[in-house]
Amino acid sequence: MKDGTNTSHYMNMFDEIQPVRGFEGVVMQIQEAINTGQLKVKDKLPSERDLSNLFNVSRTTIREAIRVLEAEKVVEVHRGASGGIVIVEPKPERVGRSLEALLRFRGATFDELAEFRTDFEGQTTYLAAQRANEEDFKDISEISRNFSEIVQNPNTTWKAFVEMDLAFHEAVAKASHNQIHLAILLGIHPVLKTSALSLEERENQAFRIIQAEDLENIAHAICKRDANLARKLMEQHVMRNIEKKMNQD
Amino acid sequence: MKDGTNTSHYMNMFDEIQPVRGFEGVVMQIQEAINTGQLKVKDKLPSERDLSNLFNVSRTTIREAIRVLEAEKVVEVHRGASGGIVIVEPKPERVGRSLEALLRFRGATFDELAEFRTDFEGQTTYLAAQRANEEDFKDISEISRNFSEIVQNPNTTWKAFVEMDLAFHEAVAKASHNQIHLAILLGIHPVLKTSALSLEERENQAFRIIQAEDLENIAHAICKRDANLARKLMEQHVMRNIEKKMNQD
DNA sequence: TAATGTCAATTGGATAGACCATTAAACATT
DNA sequence: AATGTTTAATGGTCTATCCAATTGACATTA
Repeated sequence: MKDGTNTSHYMNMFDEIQPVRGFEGVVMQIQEAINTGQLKVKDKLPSERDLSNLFNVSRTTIREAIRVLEAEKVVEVHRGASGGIVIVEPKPERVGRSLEALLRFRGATFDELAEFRTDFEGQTTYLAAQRANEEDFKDISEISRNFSEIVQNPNTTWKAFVEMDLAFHEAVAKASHNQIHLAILLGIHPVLKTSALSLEERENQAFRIIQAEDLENIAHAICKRDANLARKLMEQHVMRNIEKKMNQD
Repeated sequence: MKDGTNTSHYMNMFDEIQPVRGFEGVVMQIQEAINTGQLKVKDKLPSERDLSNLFNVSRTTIREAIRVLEAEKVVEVHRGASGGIVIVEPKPERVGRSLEALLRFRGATFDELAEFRTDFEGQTTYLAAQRANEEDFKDISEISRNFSEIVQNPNTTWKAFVEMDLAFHEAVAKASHNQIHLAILLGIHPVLKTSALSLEERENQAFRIIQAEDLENIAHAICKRDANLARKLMEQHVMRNIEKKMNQD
């Protein structure tokens, strides 16, 4: 409104024109077919060439539509004979990725993330202790054991140490049997990893051993189904990480 | 393993070959440039034709890459002269959209979301009570007052009621002065809103009055900086919402 | 007969080159 | 000063062709 013309009367009268591009039409129709149940998970779409005939658009347009659906994790694409385009079921990772982008952009500080994690992972662990099944126990125990082992080895890299730690947290989140908790954890992990790897490795064997003991104790509490203890131990474990970061600065 | 050949020994030895398609390479390079800060929000990418020269691929390939970035809400595309491809900032809605997909396909349930919220919003409120500044107090009190007022009016729509409630939660999250808490809350709000609006309005004045009292009490506890009380009240408030949802079903 | 090799058909991946549609800015007209 | 007109840049789409991966049918061989 550079010229000061007042057009505000028209605010609720007209809608902006939003030209629908060809591939968008295709995306919408396929999405709609999924939402109305005409297409179900694991169904295979016709080949790109057939789709271009069905929709009466070029293969280029179909391909752009498929790229969108693929990026939205609605379909998977397989090459070769009897390959094709298949409807897939939504995964928690999708939530995680968008959360990751949001955190990166908003420039969340390490402190904020740690603060959030302390309570969040405490609660996740609390739920895990109540709901973990045999398989969860097995996974958690195994990672904990491996962790203790690699910590003994002074040649273990900082990266391997960090990755094993994160794997433990993911196993616990999985054991919480709450997809939201798992999705959020997966979202913050890439950010944590970047942050943790930026720390100088300080050959601090003592620190590593304490961490290993932490995980062992947490694993034990979960297996004993002592939810309150598990929560408390996880909170302590996460806070110990924070202190390490603080000392570094 | 149709023929019964046991290949499980190789589980952790080899990685699957994942052929990187041309457009994926382009997507990754652009994403990387954004993550490392070489490209910032509002920056404009070269035109499709220029990009195809830069990456030494066809324009088709560039376009498929752009479709992916567009679907991921990383860029926006504008037609016409001085149009082009610009980097946009991640929006919380993106988290909400993927959450919605997760819920819609029963990968996650509303119960799981509610379970997460109870603890999460409790903790958010706890932090808010400790850190809210004068402006936060003002916002929270004002929304709480408005809420109580509109509740008195029997003509208030269910939609207005829901929106005011969500606004309160956002104000509290803002007062927590933790970006992570705020980002996650903003992410789940669209889902909550859709869910809440799908409930039949049942002219339940009593329910509305209880909700209004909840918010008043929470606001009061925050202003008094009684963090533990504030947390407890918010947990109760969130759980009351869950019960309403349950009764409905 | 069972493993292995070969070949053809199918399907997605990528290219080149052309043309259309939209848009903003420069320019011309009234 | 307001309004039309032209132009150039940029995304949107199409056609036609070839490459690459993958499967299944068939042939070969030990």
